[in-house]
Amino acid sequence: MESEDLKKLGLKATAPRMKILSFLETSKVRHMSAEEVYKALLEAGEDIGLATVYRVLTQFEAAGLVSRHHFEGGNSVFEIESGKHHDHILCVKCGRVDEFVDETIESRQRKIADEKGYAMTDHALYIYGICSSCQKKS
Amino acid sequence: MESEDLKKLGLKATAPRMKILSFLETSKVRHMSAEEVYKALLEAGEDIGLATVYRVLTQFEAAGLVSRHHFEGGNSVFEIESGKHHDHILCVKCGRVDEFVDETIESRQRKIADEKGYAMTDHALYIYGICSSCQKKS
DNA sequence: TCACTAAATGCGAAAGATTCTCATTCTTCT
DNA sequence: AGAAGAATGAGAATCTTTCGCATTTAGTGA
Ligand SMILES: [Mn+2]
Ligand SMILES: [Mn+2]
Ligand SMILES: [Zn+2]
Ligand SMILES: [Zn+2]
Repeated sequence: MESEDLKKLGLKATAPRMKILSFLETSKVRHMSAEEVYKALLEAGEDIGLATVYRVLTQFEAAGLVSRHHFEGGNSVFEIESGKHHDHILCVKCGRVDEFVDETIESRQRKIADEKGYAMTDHALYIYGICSSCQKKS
Repeated sequence: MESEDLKKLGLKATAPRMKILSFLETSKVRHMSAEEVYKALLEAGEDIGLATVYRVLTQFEAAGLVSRHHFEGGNSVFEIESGKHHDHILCVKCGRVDEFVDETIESRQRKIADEKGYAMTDHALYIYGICSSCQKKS
């Protein structure tokens, strides 16, 4: 019963929230815009408004259930929180997204924040390029 | 005569372009949104439309004269190209922006792209935190 | 210097993403 | 089951950026 999970976070276990959460947990695609989540739920026969999708994703973000990314291209992209921090490398041709962790980069970032006198709260690293399969095509 | 600079880039030396370019070159603030550039020019008595500011900044970006960043908060931020690649660390309280270069991070990024099979085209690294002066206030 | 042509500009309309408003519908608690 | 407050859905509103088009301007050659 995952409705308890939501309650622990101070969120009422409403149908839209449960549907969105379980959709994110089971989707094969990890990184999705609010619009994509909305459309996927529509096609699955769920009747949840776009505004609700935005609201719920924002609440989930505040609760630490999902994280939000600002990839190039304007709109926010969400993914269910895996617990492990990671950064992203994206294909500018096909939109493919891969994840990576690099402890050297992480510690360098902490060092830079320190040197500049900042108390670091967050960071975002996006590498853009052409993935191997798109390289073959061109 | 900087109008020659624009012509070399294949851009007609129009009044709006010259005004925007010299404003960017002389502004004490390095990182500005299109709206901010537009308003600053208005206050300086220049009569340039917002659409033109957007168009010109986009053209300057294509010509390599300015670079565009997507800091958190939705809108694009522009800065005049300094020639030296650098990344950014931003204060989430006051909006202050500092720049840095870290060759270790740069080479690690190239390595990651390589390992993942990507032909890297670009990358963006943003560190967010609270700057020293904002830390004192709270 | 003058005139021509293509390119650039300004304005308002339009588009895309996200948030807001508010009447209606649920959840939770008793 | 009933009450009170929170959440939802639909569309309006907002914000940023781009478009469309009539008008102006820069660049070129006579
Ligand atoms: Mn991810
Ligand atoms: Mn910069
Ligand atoms: Zn690709
Ligand atoms: Zn600050």
